[in-house]
Amino acid sequence: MASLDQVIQAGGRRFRTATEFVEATLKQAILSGALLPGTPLRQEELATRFEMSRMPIREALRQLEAQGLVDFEPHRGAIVVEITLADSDDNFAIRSALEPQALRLSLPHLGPDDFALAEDLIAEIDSENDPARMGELNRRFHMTLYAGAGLPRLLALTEQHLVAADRYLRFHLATDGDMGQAEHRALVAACRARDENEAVAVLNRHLARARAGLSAFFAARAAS
Amino acid sequence: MASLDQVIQAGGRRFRTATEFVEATLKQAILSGALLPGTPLRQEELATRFEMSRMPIREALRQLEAQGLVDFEPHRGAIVVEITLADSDDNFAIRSALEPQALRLSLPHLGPDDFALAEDLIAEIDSENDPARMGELNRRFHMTLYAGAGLPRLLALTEQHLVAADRYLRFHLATDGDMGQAEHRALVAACRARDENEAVAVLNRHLARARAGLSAFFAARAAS
DNA sequence: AATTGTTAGATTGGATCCAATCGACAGGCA
DNA sequence: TGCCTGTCGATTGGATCCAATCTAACAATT
Repeated sequence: MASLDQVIQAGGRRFRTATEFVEATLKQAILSGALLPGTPLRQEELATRFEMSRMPIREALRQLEAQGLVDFEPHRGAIVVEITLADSDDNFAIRSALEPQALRLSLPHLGPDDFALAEDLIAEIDSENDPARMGELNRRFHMTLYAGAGLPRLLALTEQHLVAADRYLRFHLATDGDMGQAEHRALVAACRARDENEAVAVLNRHLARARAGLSAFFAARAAS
Repeated sequence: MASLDQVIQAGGRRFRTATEFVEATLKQAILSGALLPGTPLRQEELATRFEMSRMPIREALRQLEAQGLVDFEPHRGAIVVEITLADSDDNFAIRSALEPQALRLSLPHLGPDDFALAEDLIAEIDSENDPARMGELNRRFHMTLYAGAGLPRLLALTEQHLVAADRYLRFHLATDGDMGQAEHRALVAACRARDENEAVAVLNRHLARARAGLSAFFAARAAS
């Protein structure tokens, strides 16, 4: 896994503990697809690769387990969680519950600056080709519209599941290429007009369309 | 904290690892109120109390942090998360997004046995006085109606936030005494009639009422 | 008197070591 | 042949030890 080494080197952030560093690095590696689903995460191997002992690795793996990114079986170790249609549906069910709620609570507190920022992000997505970057921009776009909700746990939970969706997005982009930019624009327009119901309707369509696209992808993969 | 020792002794479940045991025990202690908000969780103290080394304690605390039950600050340790009105609102915003979604997805797959079980649980709540037991029964009642959704992550997330709400429920019961049994019955009735919209409406009222009750409790506490 | 530097104790983060468990494979037995 | 069993290597779970960091109290300086 040469690509993991690159991820370890990258990332300008500073970390207060080794555990934080390992957690953030592994998280990015899993979400970016550098670590494929089903990959076993051997503690000893990661320890030598990160140049530290097994303990920070173990604590990081525990936290990733709680975030649903790795499966942990006692005495058998951790593996990157598989990607399945059932999992994708599960993720969409959660997002289509949380995101409309976040949007409704946020909309009254959003101002022109927020909408302008959202539109800048849409433009950035247009001029981007790297799937990982596109995923991050998409996430920031959505979170910009939800930020007004001001409820930290709701927002953290929403972002966590948006992040998890990045793993699927890669496959979606492989078949489709577009990630619903028209809907992104319609969403901002509805928000500007303070039309809450329309905004939520657009968001739901956006999610349903992405879900359908992934469903088709999994069907095609199963058939091959 | 004499009550913690009782919790440690209790619980008939078998655990495969020490970490699992510590996590489950501390979780129950926090949710039951045996460990009050703000209580520092010293690793060394817990280690001697559980009669094991600090390592399983640390891993358990990491997982509790990821579940939002403790705050972990580097080099400063863990404390039980505070209970605030903002936190309660946050929790309700999440539940009122997830639970209607779970109910909608579940309802088509529920049968008479499920409704009968739900009604048994309502009856059990009627004849129960212990707040901790009532919280558990309430949780099982709600989860019974959501179980048909069949999406493991959505259900786990829903249950996690129902569990978290137990911490608030204790205060609610202290002021109110009732936990919306009338709404529980109306909810099952609507489910039996396969009236999805009515069921969701009842559920939303149920959540809104509980939220209002807690809001009043916090207002009273702030005034005193 | 207020602020800053310093030092000691407490507490956590991380490394190393040992014990327990799992999986695979070889050999015995019906 | 097919199944059970026991041994061995790999890997994880847990214990113990040391290093790094924080808190608080006190001393020194302005």
